[in-house]
Amino acid sequence: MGRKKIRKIPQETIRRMALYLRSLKKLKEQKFQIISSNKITAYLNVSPDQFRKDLSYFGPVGKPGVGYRVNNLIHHLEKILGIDRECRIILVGVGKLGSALLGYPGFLNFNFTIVAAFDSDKEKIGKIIGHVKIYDVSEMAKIVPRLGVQLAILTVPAENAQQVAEKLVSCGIRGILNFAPVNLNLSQTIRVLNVDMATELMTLTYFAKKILAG
Amino acid sequence: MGRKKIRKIPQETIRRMALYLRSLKKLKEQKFQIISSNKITAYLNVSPDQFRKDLSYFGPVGKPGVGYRVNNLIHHLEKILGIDRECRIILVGVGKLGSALLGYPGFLNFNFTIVAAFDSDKEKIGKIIGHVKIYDVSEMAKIVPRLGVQLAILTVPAENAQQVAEKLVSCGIRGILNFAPVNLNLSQTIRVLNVDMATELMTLTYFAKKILAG
DNA sequence: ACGTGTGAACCGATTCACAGCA
DNA sequence: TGCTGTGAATCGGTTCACACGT
Repeated sequence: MGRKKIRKIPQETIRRMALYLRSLKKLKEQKFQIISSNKITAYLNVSPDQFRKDLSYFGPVGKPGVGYRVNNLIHHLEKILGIDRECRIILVGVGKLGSALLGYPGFLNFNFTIVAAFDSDKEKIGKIIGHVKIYDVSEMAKIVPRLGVQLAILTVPAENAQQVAEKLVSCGIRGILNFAPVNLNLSQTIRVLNVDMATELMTLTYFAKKILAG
Repeated sequence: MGRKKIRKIPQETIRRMALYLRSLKKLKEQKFQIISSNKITAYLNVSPDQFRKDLSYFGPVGKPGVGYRVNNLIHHLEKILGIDRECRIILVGVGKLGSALLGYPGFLNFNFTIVAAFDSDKEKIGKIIGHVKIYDVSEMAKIVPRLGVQLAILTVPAENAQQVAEKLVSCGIRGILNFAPVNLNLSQTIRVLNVDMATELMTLTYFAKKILAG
Protein backbone atom coordinates (compact mmCIF):
# COMPACT_ATOMS: atom_id res chain seq x y z
CA MET A 1 0.00 0.00 0.00
CA GLY A 2 2.63 2.51 1.07
CA ARG A 3 3.70 4.75 -1.78
CA LYS A 4 7.51 4.56 -1.96
CA LYS A 5 8.40 8.19 -2.52
CA ILE A 6 6.16 11.12 -3.11
CA ARG A 7 7.15 12.18 -6.61
CA LYS A 8 4.93 13.72 -9.19
CA ILE A 9 4.24 11.36 -12.02
CA PRO A 10 3.88 12.85 -15.51
CA GLN A 11 0.60 12.19 -17.25
CA GLU A 12 2.59 11.05 -20.26
CA THR A 13 4.17 8.37 -18.13
CA ILE A 14 0.73 6.96 -17.37
CA ARG A 15 -0.27 7.07 -21.01
CA ARG A 16 2.90 5.21 -21.92
CA MET A 17 2.22 2.63 -19.20
CA ALA A 18 -1.00 1.77 -21.00
CA LEU A 19 1.00 1.46 -24.19
CA TYR A 20 3.53 -0.85 -22.55
CA LEU A 21 0.73 -3.00 -21.24
CA ARG A 22 -0.78 -3.35 -24.68
CA SER A 23 2.58 -4.44 -26.08
CA LEU A 24 3.26 -6.83 -23.25
CA LYS A 25 -0.02 -8.61 -23.82
CA LYS A 26 0.99 -9.13 -27.42
CA LEU A 27 4.43 -10.37 -26.40
CA LYS A 28 2.81 -12.77 -23.98
CA GLU A 29 0.68 -14.21 -26.77
CA GLN A 30 3.91 -14.74 -28.64
CA LYS A 31 5.19 -16.76 -25.67
CA PHE A 32 7.85 -14.35 -24.52
CA GLN A 33 8.59 -14.89 -20.84
CA ILE A 34 11.42 -12.50 -20.13
CA ILE A 35 12.01 -9.22 -21.88
CA SER A 36 14.47 -6.31 -21.63
CA SER A 37 13.72 -2.61 -21.83
CA ASN A 38 15.49 -2.62 -25.18
CA LYS A 39 13.33 -5.32 -26.66
CA ILE A 40 10.02 -3.98 -25.51
CA THR A 41 10.63 -0.45 -26.72
CA ALA A 42 12.13 -1.48 -30.06
CA TYR A 43 8.83 -0.94 -31.85
CA LEU A 44 7.27 1.70 -29.65
CA ASN A 45 8.89 5.05 -30.43
CA VAL A 46 9.99 5.19 -26.82
CA SER A 47 13.58 4.97 -25.59
CA PRO A 48 14.63 2.18 -23.21
CA ASP A 49 15.72 4.91 -20.78
CA GLN A 50 12.28 6.42 -20.85
CA PHE A 51 10.73 3.04 -20.25
CA ARG A 52 12.88 2.34 -17.21
CA LYS A 53 12.36 5.83 -15.87
CA ASP A 54 8.60 5.45 -16.21
CA LEU A 55 8.67 2.19 -14.29
CA SER A 56 10.98 3.64 -11.64
CA TYR A 57 8.23 5.95 -10.37
CA PHE A 58 6.59 2.89 -8.91
CA GLY A 59 9.59 1.05 -7.54
CA PRO A 60 11.81 -1.76 -8.86
CA VAL A 61 10.21 -4.60 -10.78
CA GLY A 62 12.90 -5.97 -13.09
CA LYS A 63 16.04 -7.99 -12.44
CA PRO A 64 19.37 -6.27 -13.21
CA GLY A 65 21.35 -8.17 -15.79
CA VAL A 66 18.27 -10.15 -16.77
CA GLY A 67 15.18 -8.10 -17.62
CA TYR A 68 11.50 -8.23 -16.78
CA ARG A 69 9.27 -11.24 -16.38
CA VAL A 70 6.44 -10.59 -18.80
CA ASN A 71 3.68 -11.91 -16.55
CA ASN A 72 5.06 -9.99 -13.63
CA LEU A 73 5.23 -6.75 -15.49
CA ILE A 74 1.73 -7.12 -16.91
CA HIS A 75 0.33 -7.61 -13.45
CA HIS A 76 2.42 -4.75 -12.11
CA LEU A 77 1.13 -2.35 -14.75
CA GLU A 78 -2.45 -3.51 -14.38
CA LYS A 79 -2.25 -2.77 -10.71
CA ILE A 80 -0.75 0.66 -11.22
CA LEU A 81 -3.40 1.57 -13.77
CA GLY A 82 -6.11 0.15 -11.55
CA ILE A 83 -7.40 -2.35 -14.09
CA ASP A 84 -6.43 -5.51 -12.24
CA ARG A 85 -10.13 -6.16 -11.68
CA GLU A 86 -13.21 -5.52 -13.82
CA CYS A 87 -13.79 -1.85 -14.61
CA ARG A 88 -17.39 -1.01 -15.26
CA ILE A 89 -18.17 1.93 -17.51
CA ILE A 90 -21.25 3.51 -19.03
CA LEU A 91 -21.83 5.19 -22.35
CA VAL A 92 -24.09 8.17 -22.92
CA GLY A 93 -25.35 9.05 -26.37
CA VAL A 94 -26.15 6.12 -28.63
CA GLY A 95 -25.72 7.77 -32.01
CA LYS A 96 -23.57 6.33 -34.77
CA LEU A 97 -20.33 6.70 -32.89
CA GLY A 98 -21.83 5.56 -29.59
CA SER A 99 -23.29 2.45 -31.22
CA ALA A 100 -19.97 1.62 -32.80
CA LEU A 101 -18.24 1.87 -29.44
CA LEU A 102 -20.83 -0.35 -27.78
CA GLY A 103 -19.65 -3.13 -30.03
CA TYR A 104 -15.95 -2.38 -29.75
CA PRO A 105 -14.16 -5.56 -28.67
CA GLY A 106 -10.89 -3.89 -27.66
CA PHE A 107 -12.22 -2.88 -24.26
CA LEU A 108 -12.54 -6.41 -22.98
CA ASN A 109 -8.81 -7.17 -23.32
CA PHE A 110 -8.25 -4.65 -20.60
CA ASN A 111 -11.01 -5.56 -18.21
CA PHE A 112 -13.37 -2.81 -19.29
CA THR A 113 -17.06 -3.61 -19.55
CA ILE A 114 -19.75 -1.24 -20.69
CA VAL A 115 -22.58 -2.08 -18.30
CA ALA A 116 -25.23 0.38 -19.48
CA ALA A 117 -25.93 2.92 -22.19
CA PHE A 118 -28.16 5.99 -22.07
CA ASP A 119 -29.98 8.03 -24.67
CA SER A 120 -32.92 10.41 -24.80
CA ASP A 121 -34.41 9.00 -28.02
CA LYS A 122 -37.51 6.98 -27.05
CA GLU A 123 -36.97 4.82 -30.14
CA LYS A 124 -33.68 3.54 -28.79
CA ILE A 125 -34.56 3.05 -25.17
CA GLY A 126 -34.94 -0.58 -24.21
CA LYS A 127 -32.96 -1.84 -27.18
CA ILE A 128 -29.76 -3.81 -26.79
CA ILE A 129 -26.63 -3.11 -28.83
CA GLY A 130 -23.57 -5.27 -28.40
CA HIS A 131 -24.96 -6.87 -25.23
CA VAL A 132 -25.55 -3.43 -23.70
CA LYS A 133 -29.01 -2.24 -22.77
CA ILE A 134 -30.06 1.32 -23.50
CA TYR A 135 -31.81 3.31 -20.79
CA ASP A 136 -33.48 6.70 -20.71
CA VAL A 137 -31.07 9.47 -19.70
CA SER A 138 -33.62 10.65 -17.18
CA GLU A 139 -32.98 7.42 -15.29
CA MET A 140 -29.27 8.02 -14.92
CA ALA A 141 -29.55 9.43 -11.42
CA LYS A 142 -31.37 6.28 -10.35
CA ILE A 143 -29.33 3.66 -12.20
CA VAL A 144 -25.72 4.89 -12.23
CA PRO A 145 -25.13 5.05 -8.47
CA ARG A 146 -26.40 1.49 -8.16
CA LEU A 147 -23.98 0.20 -10.79
CA GLY A 148 -20.92 1.46 -8.97
CA VAL A 149 -19.44 2.94 -12.11
CA GLN A 150 -16.65 5.51 -12.12
CA LEU A 151 -16.10 6.16 -15.80
CA ALA A 152 -18.30 7.31 -18.64
CA ILE A 153 -17.90 7.59 -22.38
CA LEU A 154 -19.67 10.69 -23.64
CA THR A 155 -20.88 10.54 -27.23
CA VAL A 156 -23.74 13.04 -27.23
CA PRO A 157 -24.05 16.02 -29.60
CA ALA A 158 -21.83 18.97 -28.71
CA GLU A 159 -24.70 21.17 -27.59
CA ASN A 160 -25.81 18.73 -24.88
CA ALA A 161 -22.39 17.64 -23.70
CA GLN A 162 -21.84 20.14 -20.89
CA GLN A 163 -25.25 19.55 -19.37
CA VAL A 164 -25.01 15.77 -19.59
CA ALA A 165 -21.48 15.85 -18.18
CA GLU A 166 -22.66 17.77 -15.15
CA LYS A 167 -25.38 15.22 -14.62
CA LEU A 168 -22.81 12.43 -14.84
CA VAL A 169 -20.72 14.10 -12.19
CA SER A 170 -23.70 14.40 -9.90
CA CYS A 171 -24.22 10.65 -10.35
CA GLY A 172 -20.73 9.97 -9.02
CA ILE A 173 -18.78 9.64 -12.26
CA ARG A 174 -15.10 10.54 -11.77
CA GLY A 175 -13.69 10.31 -15.27
CA ILE A 176 -15.12 11.11 -18.69
CA LEU A 177 -13.90 10.11 -22.11
CA ASN A 178 -15.38 12.95 -24.10
CA PHE A 179 -16.00 12.60 -27.83
CA ALA A 180 -18.09 15.76 -28.09
CA PRO A 181 -16.21 18.66 -29.69
CA VAL A 182 -16.52 21.03 -26.75
CA ASN A 183 -14.43 21.80 -23.73
CA LEU A 184 -16.20 20.55 -20.62
CA ASN A 185 -16.07 22.77 -17.57
CA LEU A 186 -16.30 20.59 -14.50
CA SER A 187 -14.83 20.38 -11.03
CA GLN A 188 -11.08 19.92 -10.99
CA THR A 189 -11.58 16.60 -9.26
CA ILE A 190 -13.17 15.13 -12.39
CA ARG A 191 -10.78 13.85 -15.01
CA VAL A 192 -11.71 14.50 -18.63
CA LEU A 193 -9.95 13.13 -21.68
CA ASN A 194 -10.99 14.64 -24.97
CA VAL A 195 -11.03 12.80 -28.26
CA ASP A 196 -11.88 15.20 -31.05
CA MET A 197 -11.42 13.85 -34.53
CA ALA A 198 -11.56 17.25 -36.19
CA THR A 199 -8.89 18.65 -33.89
CA GLU A 200 -6.66 15.68 -34.57
CA LEU A 201 -7.08 16.07 -38.30
CA MET A 202 -6.15 19.75 -38.10
CA THR A 203 -3.00 18.90 -36.20
CA LEU A 204 -2.17 16.27 -38.78
CA THR A 205 -2.74 18.68 -41.63
CA TYR A 206 -0.30 21.14 -40.11
CA PHE A 207 2.45 18.59 -39.71
CA ALA A 208 1.87 16.91 -43.05
CA LYS A 209 2.37 20.32 -44.67
CA LYS A 210 5.35 21.19 -42.55
CA ILE A 211 7.30 18.08 -43.44
CA LEU A 212 6.65 18.84 -47.09
CA ALA A 213 7.93 22.40 -46.65
CA GLY A 214 11.01 21.19 -44.79
CA MET B 1 5.43 33.61 -47.13
CA GLY B 2 8.61 34.36 -45.20
CA ARG B 3 8.65 32.67 -41.82
CA LYS B 4 9.38 35.42 -39.27
CA LYS B 5 11.81 33.67 -37.01
CA ILE B 6 12.98 30.13 -37.00
CA ARG B 7 11.72 28.89 -33.66
CA LYS B 8 10.60 25.43 -32.83
CA ILE B 9 6.90 25.25 -32.28
CA PRO B 10 5.62 22.80 -29.66
CA GLN B 11 3.18 20.17 -30.89
CA GLU B 12 0.91 21.15 -28.04
CA THR B 13 0.76 24.66 -29.42
CA ILE B 14 -0.60 23.33 -32.68
CA ARG B 15 -3.15 21.17 -30.90
CA ARG B 16 -4.30 24.19 -28.92
CA MET B 17 -4.54 26.24 -32.11
CA ALA B 18 -7.12 23.78 -33.35
CA LEU B 19 -8.94 24.20 -30.06
CA TYR B 20 -8.89 27.98 -30.34
CA LEU B 21 -10.26 27.73 -33.84
CA ARG B 22 -13.14 25.58 -32.69
CA SER B 23 -14.00 28.09 -29.97
CA LEU B 24 -13.70 31.04 -32.28
CA LYS B 25 -16.15 29.54 -34.72
CA LYS B 26 -18.63 29.21 -31.89
CA LEU B 27 -18.00 32.78 -30.77
CA LYS B 28 -18.55 33.95 -34.32
CA GLU B 29 -21.92 32.22 -34.41
CA GLN B 30 -22.73 34.15 -31.26
CA LYS B 31 -21.93 37.36 -33.13
CA PHE B 32 -18.78 38.29 -31.24
CA GLN B 33 -16.60 40.50 -33.41
CA ILE B 34 -13.71 41.41 -31.13
CA ILE B 35 -12.37 39.24 -28.35
CA SER B 36 -9.53 39.36 -25.83
CA SER B 37 -7.20 36.57 -24.81
CA ASN B 38 -8.95 36.56 -21.45
CA LYS B 39 -12.40 36.05 -22.91
CA ILE B 40 -11.49 33.33 -25.33
CA THR B 41 -9.60 31.25 -22.82
CA ALA B 42 -12.12 31.65 -20.03
CA TYR B 43 -13.72 28.28 -20.79
CA LEU B 44 -10.77 26.44 -22.29
CA ASN B 45 -8.47 25.35 -19.44
CA VAL B 46 -5.76 27.43 -21.05
CA SER B 47 -4.24 30.58 -19.59
CA PRO B 48 -4.44 33.86 -21.52
CA ASP B 49 -0.64 33.96 -21.40
CA GLN B 50 -0.42 30.60 -23.02
CA PHE B 51 -2.84 31.69 -25.70
CA ARG B 52 -0.84 34.79 -26.55
CA LYS B 53 2.41 32.89 -26.47
CA ASP B 54 1.02 30.29 -28.84
CA LEU B 55 -0.05 32.97 -31.29
CA SER B 56 3.27 34.78 -30.97
CA TYR B 57 5.08 31.95 -32.73
CA PHE B 58 3.43 33.11 -35.92
CA GLY B 59 3.74 36.86 -35.52
CA PRO B 60 1.42 39.61 -34.27
CA VAL B 61 -2.27 39.41 -35.12
CA GLY B 62 -4.11 41.26 -32.34
CA LYS B 63 -4.35 44.93 -31.45
CA PRO B 64 -2.82 46.00 -28.10
CA GLY B 65 -5.40 47.58 -25.82
CA VAL B 66 -8.19 46.13 -27.95
CA GLY B 67 -8.03 42.43 -28.65
CA TYR B 68 -8.46 40.20 -31.69
CA ARG B 69 -10.90 40.54 -34.56
CA VAL B 70 -12.71 37.21 -34.54
CA ASN B 71 -12.88 36.85 -38.32
CA ASN B 72 -9.27 37.82 -38.63
CA LEU B 73 -8.11 35.33 -36.09
CA ILE B 74 -10.17 32.51 -37.57
CA HIS B 75 -8.61 33.09 -40.95
CA HIS B 76 -5.16 33.40 -39.41
CA LEU B 77 -5.48 30.08 -37.61
CA GLU B 78 -6.96 28.34 -40.63
CA LYS B 79 -3.99 29.45 -42.64
CA ILE B 80 -1.51 28.29 -40.05
CA LEU B 81 -3.16 24.90 -39.77
CA GLY B 82 -3.41 24.63 -43.53
CA ILE B 83 -7.18 24.24 -43.63
CA ASP B 84 -8.00 27.48 -45.41
CA ARG B 85 -9.03 25.43 -48.41
CA GLU B 86 -10.73 22.07 -48.79
CA CYS B 87 -8.78 19.18 -47.26
CA ARG B 88 -9.51 15.85 -48.86
CA ILE B 89 -9.06 12.72 -46.82
CA ILE B 90 -9.69 9.03 -47.23
CA LEU B 91 -10.81 6.37 -44.79
CA VAL B 92 -9.61 2.78 -44.78
CA GLY B 93 -11.56 0.06 -42.99
CA VAL B 94 -15.33 0.40 -43.11
CA GLY B 95 -16.27 -1.53 -39.99
CA LYS B 96 -18.55 -0.17 -37.31
CA LEU B 97 -16.22 2.62 -36.30
CA GLY B 98 -15.28 3.45 -39.86
CA SER B 99 -18.92 3.64 -40.90
CA ALA B 100 -19.70 5.92 -37.99
CA LEU B 101 -16.91 8.26 -38.99
CA LEU B 102 -18.06 8.35 -42.60
CA GLY B 103 -21.22 9.98 -41.37
CA TYR B 104 -19.57 12.28 -38.86
CA PRO B 105 -20.70 15.85 -39.56
CA GLY B 106 -17.99 17.55 -37.48
CA PHE B 107 -15.40 17.29 -40.25
CA LEU B 108 -17.17 19.63 -42.63
CA ASN B 109 -17.00 22.60 -40.25
CA PHE B 110 -13.29 22.55 -40.75
CA ASN B 111 -13.08 22.00 -44.46
CA PHE B 112 -12.41 18.29 -44.27
CA THR B 113 -14.07 16.04 -46.80
CA ILE B 114 -13.80 12.30 -46.93
CA VAL B 115 -13.55 11.66 -50.64
CA ALA B 116 -13.24 7.88 -50.67
CA ALA B 117 -13.37 4.85 -48.42
CA PHE B 118 -11.66 1.49 -48.81
CA ASP B 119 -12.36 -1.99 -47.52
CA SER B 120 -11.50 -5.55 -48.46
CA ASP B 121 -14.97 -6.98 -47.86
CA LYS B 122 -16.56 -7.60 -51.27
CA GLU B 123 -19.99 -7.09 -49.67
CA LYS B 124 -19.20 -3.50 -48.88
CA ILE B 125 -17.40 -2.49 -52.04
CA GLY B 126 -19.47 -0.23 -54.27
CA LYS B 127 -21.80 0.81 -51.49
CA ILE B 128 -22.15 4.40 -50.38
CA ILE B 129 -22.18 5.45 -46.74
CA GLY B 130 -22.69 9.07 -45.83
CA HIS B 131 -22.10 10.20 -49.41
CA VAL B 132 -18.80 8.33 -49.54
CA LYS B 133 -18.22 5.49 -51.98
CA ILE B 134 -16.41 2.38 -50.85
CA TYR B 135 -13.67 0.94 -53.04
CA ASP B 136 -11.60 -2.22 -52.92
CA VAL B 137 -8.35 -1.77 -50.99
CA SER B 138 -6.52 -3.34 -53.88
CA GLU B 139 -7.42 -0.28 -55.89
CA MET B 140 -5.82 2.16 -53.50
CA ALA B 141 -2.61 2.43 -55.47
CA LYS B 142 -4.62 3.41 -58.51
CA ILE B 143 -7.18 5.73 -56.93
CA VAL B 144 -5.40 7.55 -54.12
CA PRO B 145 -2.69 9.27 -56.14
CA ARG B 146 -5.36 10.61 -58.50
CA LEU B 147 -7.38 12.12 -55.68
CA GLY B 148 -4.52 14.23 -54.40
CA VAL B 149 -5.13 13.23 -50.81
CA GLN B 150 -2.59 13.69 -48.04
CA LEU B 151 -4.40 12.32 -45.01
CA ALA B 152 -5.99 9.01 -44.14
CA ILE B 153 -8.12 7.74 -41.30
CA LEU B 154 -7.17 4.18 -40.46
CA THR B 155 -9.93 2.05 -38.94
CA VAL B 156 -8.87 -1.46 -39.88
CA PRO B 157 -8.37 -4.34 -37.42
CA ALA B 158 -5.11 -4.18 -35.46
CA GLU B 159 -3.54 -7.12 -37.25
CA ASN B 160 -3.79 -5.45 -40.67
CA ALA B 161 -2.94 -1.93 -39.61
CA GLN B 162 0.83 -1.96 -40.19
CA GLN B 163 0.52 -3.47 -43.63
CA VAL B 164 -2.26 -1.14 -44.74
CA ALA B 165 -0.39 1.86 -43.32
CA GLU B 166 2.67 1.00 -45.40
CA LYS B 167 0.51 0.80 -48.47
CA LEU B 168 -0.99 4.18 -47.69
CA VAL B 169 2.46 5.68 -47.46
CA SER B 170 3.42 4.22 -50.80
CA CYS B 171 0.32 5.92 -52.24
CA GLY B 172 1.58 9.30 -51.09
CA ILE B 173 -0.29 9.68 -47.80
CA ARG B 174 1.61 11.94 -45.39
CA GLY B 175 -0.48 11.79 -42.22
CA ILE B 176 -2.49 9.01 -40.61
CA LEU B 177 -5.15 9.20 -37.92
CA ASN B 178 -4.76 5.71 -36.52
CA PHE B 179 -7.62 4.08 -34.60
CA ALA B 180 -6.05 0.63 -34.61
CA PRO B 181 -4.55 -0.35 -31.26
CA VAL B 182 -1.01 -0.87 -32.51
CA ASN B 183 2.06 1.28 -32.85
CA LEU B 184 2.73 1.90 -36.53
CA ASN B 185 6.34 1.84 -37.64
CA LEU B 186 6.72 4.10 -40.61
CA SER B 187 9.19 6.59 -42.04
CA GLN B 188 9.85 9.56 -39.77
CA THR B 189 8.46 11.81 -42.47
CA ILE B 190 4.99 10.39 -41.99
CA ARG B 191 2.95 11.86 -39.17
CA VAL B 192 0.83 9.47 -37.15
CA LEU B 193 -1.70 10.39 -34.50
CA ASN B 194 -3.03 7.53 -32.46
CA VAL B 195 -6.50 7.36 -31.00
CA ASP B 196 -6.82 4.29 -28.81
CA MET B 197 -9.94 4.11 -26.73
CA ALA B 198 -8.64 1.39 -24.44
CA THR B 199 -5.46 3.33 -23.70
CA GLU B 200 -7.46 6.44 -22.92
CA LEU B 201 -9.72 4.52 -20.58
CA MET B 202 -6.74 3.09 -18.74
CA THR B 203 -5.30 6.55 -18.25
CA LEU B 204 -8.67 7.74 -16.99
CA THR B 205 -8.94 4.85 -14.57
CA TYR B 206 -5.59 5.72 -13.08
CA PHE B 207 -6.45 9.34 -12.52
CA ALA B 208 -9.98 8.69 -11.32
CA LYS B 209 -8.48 6.43 -8.64
CA LYS B 210 -5.71 8.81 -7.79
CA ILE B 211 -8.02 11.73 -7.10
CA LEU B 212 -10.03 9.49 -4.83
CA ALA B 213 -6.91 8.47 -2.94
CA GLY B 214 -5.73 12.09 -2.69
C1' DA C 1 29.48 -8.52 -18.89
C1' DC C 2 24.65 -7.38 -19.06
C1' DG C 3 20.65 -4.77 -17.90
C1' DT C 4 18.08 -2.32 -14.23
C1' DG C 5 17.28 1.77 -11.37
C1' DT C 6 18.04 6.53 -10.53
C1' DG C 7 20.29 11.05 -9.35
C1' DA C 8 22.09 14.75 -12.17
C1' DA C 9 22.31 17.40 -16.31
C1' DC C 10 19.88 19.01 -19.99
C1' DC C 11 16.28 20.73 -22.73
C1' DG C 12 11.91 22.34 -23.93
C1' DA C 13 7.48 24.26 -22.55
C1' DT C 14 4.88 27.16 -19.52
C1' DT C 15 4.53 31.11 -16.70
C1' DC C 16 5.97 35.59 -15.38
C1' DA C 17 6.66 40.29 -15.89
C1' DC C 18 6.93 44.11 -18.40
C1' DA C 19 7.69 47.08 -22.62
C1' DG C 20 4.99 49.20 -26.06
C1' DC C 21 0.99 50.42 -28.62
C1' DA C 22 -4.18 51.82 -29.01
C1' DT D 1 -5.75 52.42 -18.79
C1' DG D 2 -6.30 47.96 -21.26
C1' DC D 3 -4.44 44.39 -23.72
C1' DT D 4 -0.96 42.46 -26.85
C1' DG D 5 3.59 40.52 -27.73
C1' DT D 6 7.73 38.63 -26.01
C1' DG D 7 12.28 38.03 -23.61
C1' DA D 8 13.53 36.11 -19.09
C1' DA D 9 12.76 33.05 -15.33
C1' DT D 10 10.82 28.99 -13.86
C1' DC D 11 9.17 24.51 -13.95
C1' DG D 12 8.77 19.84 -15.37
C1' DG D 13 10.00 16.00 -18.30
C1' DT D 14 13.47 13.55 -20.92
C1' DT D 15 18.06 12.05 -21.55
C1' DC D 16 22.45 10.91 -19.76
C1' DA D 17 25.67 8.44 -17.19
C1' DC D 18 26.80 5.43 -13.92
C1' DA D 19 26.30 2.65 -9.56
C1' DC D 20 24.63 -1.68 -8.38
C1' DG D 21 22.67 -6.26 -8.58
C1' DT D 22 22.98 -10.89 -11.09
